[in-house]
Amino acid sequence: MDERQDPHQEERQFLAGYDPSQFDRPSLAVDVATLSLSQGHLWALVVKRHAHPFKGHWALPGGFVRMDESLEEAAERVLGDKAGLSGVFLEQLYTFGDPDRDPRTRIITVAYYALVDWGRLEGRQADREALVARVHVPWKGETGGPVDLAGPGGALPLAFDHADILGMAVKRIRGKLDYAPIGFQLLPSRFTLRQLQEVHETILDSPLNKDSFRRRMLASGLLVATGDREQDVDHRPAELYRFARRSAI
Amino acid sequence: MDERQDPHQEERQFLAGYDPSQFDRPSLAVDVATLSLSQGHLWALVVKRHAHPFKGHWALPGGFVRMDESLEEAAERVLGDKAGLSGVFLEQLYTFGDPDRDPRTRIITVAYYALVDWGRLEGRQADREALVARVHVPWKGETGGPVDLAGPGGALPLAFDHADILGMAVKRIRGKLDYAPIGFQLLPSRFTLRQLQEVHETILDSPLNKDSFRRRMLASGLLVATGDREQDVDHRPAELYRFARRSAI
DNA sequence: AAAATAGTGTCTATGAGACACTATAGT
DNA sequence: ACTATAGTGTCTCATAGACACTATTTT
Repeated sequence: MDERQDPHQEERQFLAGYDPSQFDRPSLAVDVATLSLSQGHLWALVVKRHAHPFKGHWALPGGFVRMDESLEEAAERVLGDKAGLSGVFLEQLYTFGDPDRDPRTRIITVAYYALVDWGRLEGRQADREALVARVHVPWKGETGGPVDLAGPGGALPLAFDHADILGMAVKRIRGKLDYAPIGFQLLPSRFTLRQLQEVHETILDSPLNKDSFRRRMLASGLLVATGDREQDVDHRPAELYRFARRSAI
Repeated sequence: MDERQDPHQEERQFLAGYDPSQFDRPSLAVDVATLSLSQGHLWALVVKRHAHPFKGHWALPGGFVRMDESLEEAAERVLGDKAGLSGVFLEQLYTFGDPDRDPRTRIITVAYYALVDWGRLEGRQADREALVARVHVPWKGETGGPVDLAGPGGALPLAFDHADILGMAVKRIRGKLDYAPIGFQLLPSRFTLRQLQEVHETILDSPLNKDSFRRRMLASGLLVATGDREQDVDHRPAELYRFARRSAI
């Protein structure tokens, strides 16, 4: 609507003759930080690298972005191929692009984080290819920083800047916990209020007031009582709730 | 520490022979959504495109990422080259990577947002190359969506998915406003509490309680009274405050 | 003096934490 | 009956909003 009428013919010619290889370009990858929760601790899924660089180290599942897939599709594909997970909660985290973060060449990575119920990761600790390791977060509050991973035989050396990515993932879910339905993603479809509170306490790494937590959660409108109760516990069984799908909002 | 000792010789050979051009790769760009504030409205800085595609349309300042610069350095460079701005608050926003977001080829863009004092943009409205247009945000609350830009002669057609980028920038600063020192970036170095409240009200698009706002801001510890007062106003002059640099935290 | 905004003190409503109490399961 | 946890009712405390009031500038 401004300028003279666009000569579409000219634009078509330009597009047909466009050569994307005329510039040196960085490579683009995705990496996925998959977090889960068990025994009052956060766990992350890492896979063993079979190729250089960082051969033999542990890394987040990742891969190069293909020409015909979106970033989120790439993250889903990588999670399926390298970790056998599909249909999990997945959200973009941050894009890491320091020029020297990869010794091969310039590789920028769009990091995603995934949250999965512990039941879907169980057994992976024995697996020698995809390992679930406990995340130790050496900081409280907002200062941030990379995390340590505790493996079966001591600290795990992480490849690239993946410790930073994991640290930012933990920081992100801490920040979103009280205004986004994060905690539900780490539980099975039906859960008790006590379980949900333990999820929050583990993520925040601090104890929460039981009464206040119950009130907040029930008042949020995100929980639906199922009428059923938990089974096989050696005390009074608690009511099972499920997450009210956001369609109601 | 796991596996046999890494043969560094082998790794060096691998890195020397690595050919990044063996795969078809997307291109990588940065785009910067620069927001400012005046007369109770948000404004965004856009530049006119002289090349295809979207020739003649308005777009956010952007450019391809060079091999030797970080993403943030690329954003700073682009902002300096295309908009003549330097030293402004800049933060990564989101990475947009839909396969068809650019008609040329696959181009992923890492979007940044910048916040600048209105004083640094003044006069740009007359400029035919870099234009400062008013942002109309057609949504309240959290639903999000693209924005409209109001130019001197009506609505401005924005190139690519830049309306989505601007929409996400507005959503982001709304979300961060009450826990991050966002508002100060949109004001000159010394400002009154009333000015700061107007910044918050404009970003949130809703009126705020004066008393409560004063208390919150003064209790936050982020403000330092200068002892000076504003000049040339036709009523009682207010005290001028400055932003307490985060070094104190 | 009038007008306009800056800034203070106090009351009230709301929501979180603390605590006491009752309810219901297994042993 | 005893123990452990689920779940409820009530009090208190901290914080935001409402409102009344005083203070200080220009016209």
